[in-house]
Amino acid sequence: MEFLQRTGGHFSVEEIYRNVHKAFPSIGLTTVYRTLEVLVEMGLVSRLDFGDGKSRYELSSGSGGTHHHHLCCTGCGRIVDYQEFLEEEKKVIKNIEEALSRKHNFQINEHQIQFLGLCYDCRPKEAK
Amino acid sequence: MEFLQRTGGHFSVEEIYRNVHKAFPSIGLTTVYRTLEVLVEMGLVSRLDFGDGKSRYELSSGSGGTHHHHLCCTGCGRIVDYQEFLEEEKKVIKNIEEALSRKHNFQINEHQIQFLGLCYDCRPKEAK
DNA sequence: TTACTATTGATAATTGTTTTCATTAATATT
DNA sequence: AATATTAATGAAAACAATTATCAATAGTAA
Ligand SMILES: [Mn+2]
Ligand SMILES: [Mn+2]
Ligand SMILES: [Zn+2]
Ligand SMILES: [Zn+2]
Repeated sequence: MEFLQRTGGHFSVEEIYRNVHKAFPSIGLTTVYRTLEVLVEMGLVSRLDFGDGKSRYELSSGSGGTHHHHLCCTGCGRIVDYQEFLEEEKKVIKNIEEALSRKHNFQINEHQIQFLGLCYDCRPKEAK
Repeated sequence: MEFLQRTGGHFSVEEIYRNVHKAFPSIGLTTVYRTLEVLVEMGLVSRLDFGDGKSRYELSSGSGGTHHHHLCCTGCGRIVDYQEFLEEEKKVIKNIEEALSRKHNFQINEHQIQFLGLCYDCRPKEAK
């Protein structure tokens, strides 16, 4: 938790392990997996998937993180957090959640929104 | 493609393989992986991730599929497509895309929106 | 026909994650 | 304190989805 709080990033288990292990060399990879699982269950951490084959974790809004969405570069994997348009989004999302909830008899707990594209560096020259 | 068109569902590679292999027993799993990769590149098929550890594929809107978003049950994995509120969503999404694009210098190609929750069957009794 | 190239599928290798299990730490009970 | 009981831990093995390898085959050009 301290590592996620300090860095505020999106990290793979391996990355988290390496970092935590540096400070507490007795801690093993399995414990990192197990602990993350619990933290996600508790709602303190969010598991994310950006399509690179490994889960990533970040501080959830339930534990000091900001509620935000993601902009992902499919070229290099760069992730940009954004929350600027949340106000505008919020209303619509709320509406949709309620309507979907009613219509499909779902209890909606969470949503994930991500925009995929190419960052400036990854764009081909002629598209710049 | 024919299988995805006919069924309109979200299938894992294994599921697609089993089905295609029934009709064309000479086709191997590797070819299914390779072909899906190409189809995704071509924009005819979308790769989705619902967090169950395997990629799923569906017909993309670029090839006859409807543009829609997803409602996912974290209990049983059930997926509901919805598009009812796209009109309302569309405007906001368009705005956000433009603003993000400008601000972060991204070329946005795609977005994914999913709501996570529990379907009626998976909800605990007292929450019904 | 023949030479060359591209595609295929079986198999092996890789990789993120989960399971297993013996060891250790923590807690409860004498 | 001493002992029994239970829970937490990490190393190693097992697992599962995906990717790489490679010999065989199909397709194309000469
Ligand atoms: Mn984030
Ligand atoms: Mn769908
Ligand atoms: Zn990039
Ligand atoms: Zn369900």
